[in-house]
Amino acid sequence: MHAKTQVREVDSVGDAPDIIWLRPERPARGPRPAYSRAQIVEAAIRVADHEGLDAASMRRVAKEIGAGTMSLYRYIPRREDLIELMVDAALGELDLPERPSGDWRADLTLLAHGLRAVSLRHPWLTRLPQTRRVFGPNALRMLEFGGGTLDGRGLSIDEMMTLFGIFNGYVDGFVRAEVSWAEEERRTGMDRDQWMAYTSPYVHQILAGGRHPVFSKVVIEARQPHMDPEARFEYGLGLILDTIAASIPAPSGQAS
Amino acid sequence: MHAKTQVREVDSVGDAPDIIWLRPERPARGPRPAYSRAQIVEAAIRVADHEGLDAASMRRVAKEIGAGTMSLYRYIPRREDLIELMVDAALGELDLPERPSGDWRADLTLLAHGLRAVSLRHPWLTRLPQTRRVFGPNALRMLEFGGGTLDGRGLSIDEMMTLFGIFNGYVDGFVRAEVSWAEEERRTGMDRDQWMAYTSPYVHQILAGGRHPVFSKVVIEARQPHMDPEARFEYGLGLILDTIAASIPAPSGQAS
DNA sequence: AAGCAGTTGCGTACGACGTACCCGGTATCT
DNA sequence: AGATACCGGGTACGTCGTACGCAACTGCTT
Repeated sequence: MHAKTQVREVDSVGDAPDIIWLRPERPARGPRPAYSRAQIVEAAIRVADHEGLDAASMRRVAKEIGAGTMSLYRYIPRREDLIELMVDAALGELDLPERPSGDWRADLTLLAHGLRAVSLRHPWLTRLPQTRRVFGPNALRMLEFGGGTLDGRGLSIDEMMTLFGIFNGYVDGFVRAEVSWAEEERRTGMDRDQWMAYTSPYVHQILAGGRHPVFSKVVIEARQPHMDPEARFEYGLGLILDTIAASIPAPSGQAS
Repeated sequence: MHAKTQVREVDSVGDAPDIIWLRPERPARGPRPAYSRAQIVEAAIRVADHEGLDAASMRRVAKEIGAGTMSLYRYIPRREDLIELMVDAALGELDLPERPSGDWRADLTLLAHGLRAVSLRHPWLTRLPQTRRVFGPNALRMLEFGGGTLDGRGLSIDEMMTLFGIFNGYVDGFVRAEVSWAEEERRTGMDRDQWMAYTSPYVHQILAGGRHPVFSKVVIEARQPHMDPEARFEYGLGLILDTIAASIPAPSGQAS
């Protein structure tokens, strides 16, 4: 991120990758570790849930479990890896059946609601700068379940991944918007009403200009009671699933 | 983000908000400023484009324009605001007509390609943790254009914003995936092939387990030549636009 | 013309951050 | 018993955002 952040060099193709999922948790020899990865990750998630991802610093997490700062590095070599573990642990909360049921629409609806629930519990999830990520076991499980719903229906892998990407993008985008109010309130100490009051001089200047009809509509509408988030989520999700339905070749005769 | 990051208190409803878009650029009295916001933002964008958003620190940007670090704070009170200005400046590169043409499908296609082009030029855009954001002039312009394509077609504002959100989510999600390879290469010094080699022990372990058919398909397929990004983008965009089309009530008689 | 209030550029300093390096202690293997 | 490999963690470095204060300068008021 910042600070030193020097990057490991890749010397040759053959050297052992330092991937957290390949690093054994317990050593073959030597003294027994005093802490566990699970314990560390749990503490980090607890802090991040309550005080934001930035608060879950290496120092803070170490303190949380009663360890010295640098001891943490015996378990998790980089903060990046801590975050990776946190993400996968959060995805582990998804309550999914072993395999898709065959009713892809029901399965994706289940997955969507599961993802939304997890993200609401762990708002920092939607705020991660997503990178080239190594899939952990629970991310894999989700991919298999989600991708599996569309597998074997005559779609190419490109099409499947595009559709799954659209699905994920919708869920993520929706939840991100939903979560951002609570997150920003925690971050800035301003709740929604205070924020409205704070920005109102600017907003009114825009409204007074009269050249932003869409913005005006949004603002005016935002002051009125909305469809509740559940219903809005469901509405958009229905559209996305319809899109997917239209892309799946019909099994027997007629095409869509 | 981190460090001190103490948050301004909101004392009362009435105190003047410190919103960058309301802060006048030039003072009424006193010596004339030596630099300009535009110059600062341009330097910040240049650095972020080449070395990533983190490299565009206050110190670095100040050095870039030949100013002392703290001088920057006379122009831009917080780094958060610098980023806000950068985003809006980038959106300013969107080449959009004054108002939608009436052909919403053509207009949204234009907007989608514009957004993709801008994001490819400024990869840090897709990597921003999005927050409760104050819309700058160019963000407003985009909102008006994009929202305007769907306005007056019998949709509620909730529906319009859901559809526009789906549209934005798709474009953003696609470009994010597209850009992440280049960004990660800059960040880690590993190109795509090196990354593949680096992770291959882990990937092979998963493949060998034989319990991840979807992942296996993706990996195997990823080694073969793909549809080019343009075509994939266009394919998904078509689906999204179809979704929107299906949601727009028919103007005369029959419904969708 | 003189004074003063407001604004400039900017140096210093503080408290956070990630983490490299090093050390003394401990558990296991030979 | 000695060697080996790993443990916990203290110290230190370079980075960050930014609060504070100060001298110089500008433009308005008298």
